[in-house]
Amino acid sequence: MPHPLQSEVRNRLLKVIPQEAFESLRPYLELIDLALKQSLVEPNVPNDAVYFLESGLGSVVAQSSDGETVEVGHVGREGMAGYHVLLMTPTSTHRTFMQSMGSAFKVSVDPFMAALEKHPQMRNLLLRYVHSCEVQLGHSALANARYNMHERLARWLLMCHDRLEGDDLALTHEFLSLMLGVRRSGVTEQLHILEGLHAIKATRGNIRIVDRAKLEDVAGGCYGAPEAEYKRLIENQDARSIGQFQV
Amino acid sequence: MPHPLQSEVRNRLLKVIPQEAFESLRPYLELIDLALKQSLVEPNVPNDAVYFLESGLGSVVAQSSDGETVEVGHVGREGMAGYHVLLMTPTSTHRTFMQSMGSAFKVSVDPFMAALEKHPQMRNLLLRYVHSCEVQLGHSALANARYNMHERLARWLLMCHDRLEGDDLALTHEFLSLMLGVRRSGVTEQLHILEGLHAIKATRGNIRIVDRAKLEDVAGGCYGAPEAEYKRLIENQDARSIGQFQV
DNA sequence: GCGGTTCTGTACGGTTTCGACCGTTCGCGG
DNA sequence: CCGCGAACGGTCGAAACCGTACAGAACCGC
Repeated sequence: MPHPLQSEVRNRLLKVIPQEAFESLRPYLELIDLALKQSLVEPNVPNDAVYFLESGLGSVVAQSSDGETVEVGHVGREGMAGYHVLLMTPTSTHRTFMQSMGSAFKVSVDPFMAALEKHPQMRNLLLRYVHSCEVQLGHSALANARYNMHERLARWLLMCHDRLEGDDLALTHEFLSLMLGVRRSGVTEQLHILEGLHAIKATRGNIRIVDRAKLEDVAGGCYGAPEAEYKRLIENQDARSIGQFQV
Repeated sequence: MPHPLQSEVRNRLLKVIPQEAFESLRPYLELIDLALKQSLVEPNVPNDAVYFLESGLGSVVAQSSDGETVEVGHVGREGMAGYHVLLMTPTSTHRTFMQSMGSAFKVSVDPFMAALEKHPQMRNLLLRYVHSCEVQLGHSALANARYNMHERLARWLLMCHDRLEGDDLALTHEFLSLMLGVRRSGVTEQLHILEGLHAIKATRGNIRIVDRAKLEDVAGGCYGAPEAEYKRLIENQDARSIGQFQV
């Protein structure tokens, strides 16, 4: 699928951009596989392409000068990786890598920037996506400051579940602990509790979401705000109003 | 100063935008006083203006549906409040209010958006500012996840100090605890420790920064990355390269 | 089916931070 | 100069979480 039709793509951003914008991007859309742990954006390295995910899941990670890291954002097929080029910088301090393998339409930066220039409606829509990512970042900060591990864990599982097909998440406790910035065996304990509630079913290297409603219950106010903002700004758009400045 | 000259403004963003962009904004710049606790952006309420701070300090706060809050960003005269309109949404979920009184050039949204349209270089520069705010948000999340209270407190004091003139910060322990999302008496204890190091001098309702280097020492890797990104993207700009997409 | 590797379960002691208090001190308005 | 509300200093037990360690279980390649 080197030159996909807009109706064939699954990425939600590509799906909602105006048709003529999609057409001008189309010759540059290159469908590629993304391996587990593959890096899409390296910190402080100019990236030569942006990625509209079709499947799989990416993590955005912040890193401090003394080596501490934590995940601050998720990217699935609702979004794109490398959006900092929309903010006119070829580099970011955040790393983006594949947490769960998948595929994406890769677009080189040059034609991408040219298409933005040519299609303000697309540009504006993508900027709105950037805003929803801002909200996500803010709520990651809030979650880390004010919620306990089990609430953050539930939030994290929900965010994965939102972005992947099926109810199985291929994750190890170790990986989860890195993402949440907590101790590995703490994750093990909390997963047992969630399993006790019959919200999830954990096996080696896998977590199955059994009862999403229960997870949302556990997460409480920790989950939801960025998702609502995404819906408001991206999904609740009819053809006329795409990329307009409006409520 | 209803129609200031560019050389007279102190806001760093207004200072570095191209002259012709400034001129087109100039008739709409209204210098206003900002009272303590005055709100500049209410969550989920369209704001009718953006604010280029000339003095004072604003806080950006994230709030969850069950009422938990924490500060996720700072705005001083290096920045602007209400930048989400650049991302094509008239509302944000974050609140912005004055933590320390001051003044700002207020610009109504309509002429502001028109000026953006007309002056892509200004738009691009401001988008780069948005990126530096993203980094700030990410590092707030990182700080809350991976650093202890004393490191976060030092970071917070440094960020205030960066944005205000003089070495005195008019803050109560109670306010600090709200911003950091910790217990009030915990702040008291940590301030005593910082005072023991002769890094600060605390009096009722006031904290004086005595030894900035010591504070940076305490903050460690918790502080610095967003500030470096701001310098890279906003300050290290010569007249030719303003708003260009480059390293 | 064997050996190595990765992942998970569990334990222990220690640190950080919390929540809820209460008493003291400060400084302003009357 | 007195009274009162706001701000500060400090305490107690409890909860959350950490670092470290180790053993068993599941999986992988050969």
